[in-house]
Amino acid sequence: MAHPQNRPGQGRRRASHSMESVLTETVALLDEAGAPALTFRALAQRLGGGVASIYWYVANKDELLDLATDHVIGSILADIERLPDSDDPIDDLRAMALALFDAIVDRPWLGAYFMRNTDAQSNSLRLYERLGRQTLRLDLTPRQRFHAVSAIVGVVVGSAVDLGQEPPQEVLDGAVDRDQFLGRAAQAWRELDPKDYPFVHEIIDEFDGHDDADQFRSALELTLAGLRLQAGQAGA
Amino acid sequence: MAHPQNRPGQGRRRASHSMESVLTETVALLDEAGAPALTFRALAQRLGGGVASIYWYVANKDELLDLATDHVIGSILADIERLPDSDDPIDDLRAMALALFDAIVDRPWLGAYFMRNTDAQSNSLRLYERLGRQTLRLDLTPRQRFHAVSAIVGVVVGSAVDLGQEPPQEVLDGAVDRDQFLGRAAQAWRELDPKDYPFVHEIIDEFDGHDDADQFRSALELTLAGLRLQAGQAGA
DNA sequence: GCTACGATAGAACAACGTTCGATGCTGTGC
DNA sequence: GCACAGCATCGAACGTTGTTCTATCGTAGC
Repeated sequence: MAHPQNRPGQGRRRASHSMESVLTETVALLDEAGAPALTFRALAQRLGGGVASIYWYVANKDELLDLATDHVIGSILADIERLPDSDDPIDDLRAMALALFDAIVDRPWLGAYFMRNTDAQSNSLRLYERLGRQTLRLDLTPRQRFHAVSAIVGVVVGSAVDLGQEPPQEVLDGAVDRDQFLGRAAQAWRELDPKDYPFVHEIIDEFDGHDDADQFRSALELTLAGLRLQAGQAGA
Repeated sequence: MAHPQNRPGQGRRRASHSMESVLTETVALLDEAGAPALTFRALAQRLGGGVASIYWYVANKDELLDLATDHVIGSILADIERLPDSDDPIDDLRAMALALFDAIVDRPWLGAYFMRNTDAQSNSLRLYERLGRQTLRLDLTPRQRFHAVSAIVGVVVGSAVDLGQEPPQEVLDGAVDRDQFLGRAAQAWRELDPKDYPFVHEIIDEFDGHDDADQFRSALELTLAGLRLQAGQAGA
């Protein structure tokens, strides 16, 4: 697909890319500075080329994001395919979901684009297949299997969206870090009237200094417990 | 907060708005044509005023979206507060989650901005409180309560994100409707090798012509079943 | 009537995605 | 060796967006 082999040296004027390098630099840009930093001009500068050149590889920005997303999902998929099957398909589902979540923690921008377009994202489909295959080992109807995988993906996406929120400017500036920011929100909650907000006060200490991973694991555990019940399995 | 009472008549040149009218028209614009249609120029035209005037009411577009989101969540909250408490807190949680989901089906753009910023979105916090209050009726630790509400909100958001995806251009044009579009994707899946994609083939008929509401209800049911188990309740 | 200020608006700015047209590079047929 | 074709590149320009600047209008209080 991409003919021009990279010959970097010799102080050339014209840059020569490849689909691979475009996607690699796109992901690097997203990793380093988040989604708003991904502009065609910034990407072109990184690639040492012109803006319009990128359009030779992708039709538009949506496609660029789809391909970049699929690119990293490819490596996540490789990790997941490396996981060995255990006796318990639900344990395997948990392990896969956790691997997925960990990858999104490393790349918060993924949350927004994850599983957006299964046409351009063939690795997403492979991942979906891989998750679903575990449900084939459970005693369920096809419809239940379909819904089970949707539910698990939904839990991951639901948590990922939380993580993917662009933090306010003051956090990006480094003036305050994420914990301080959340702590400040917690403080505002504490000042609410306990009569009007009994639940908020009940959980305020849990919210303050909470761990996103714990939160995700708990949500996942509820879904998996429900699934285990549905499959008529007694317990682990 | 907003002094100028609307006196619409008399062929005036200068428009006079109010926070209320700005948010109402913002929501109307979002409802009619989705998030990409919301521009300051389009909004100003609807309001019969100038672009810069909007900046007297909101600091920037993010705040406009936060306030508009909170505005509609206010009416959702009113619906939810109207729901009577039953014997079973989990039944009540289900009813509230379903009401929430229905509202997002009507306004797919909500999914993207839902519960983004609890500072500017005071109704979101009230909604969160309302959900959590049901968990106070269950035998759980504060941490479990916190995670339970997060999980339920996560399921809603996870499903909402699916719904909130801007459909491809051909669907917006009306050339093909959403069912046809999904049916075409299903057809592509059918052509995959069943050896490589056993799960996809297992559930392809379920996917084709599936109902989003069913999908959401199933995911919610798994979480609620897990929660019931955790609370040590025998069953409904 | 004058003034202070709440509220409005047009014009301009910078940044973005995208398109256009021209230009360079490289392998192929003679 | 040379022209040609087409792949790949790039600078400049276009239209649209969020946002800011500055000037202006209208009304409440002296």
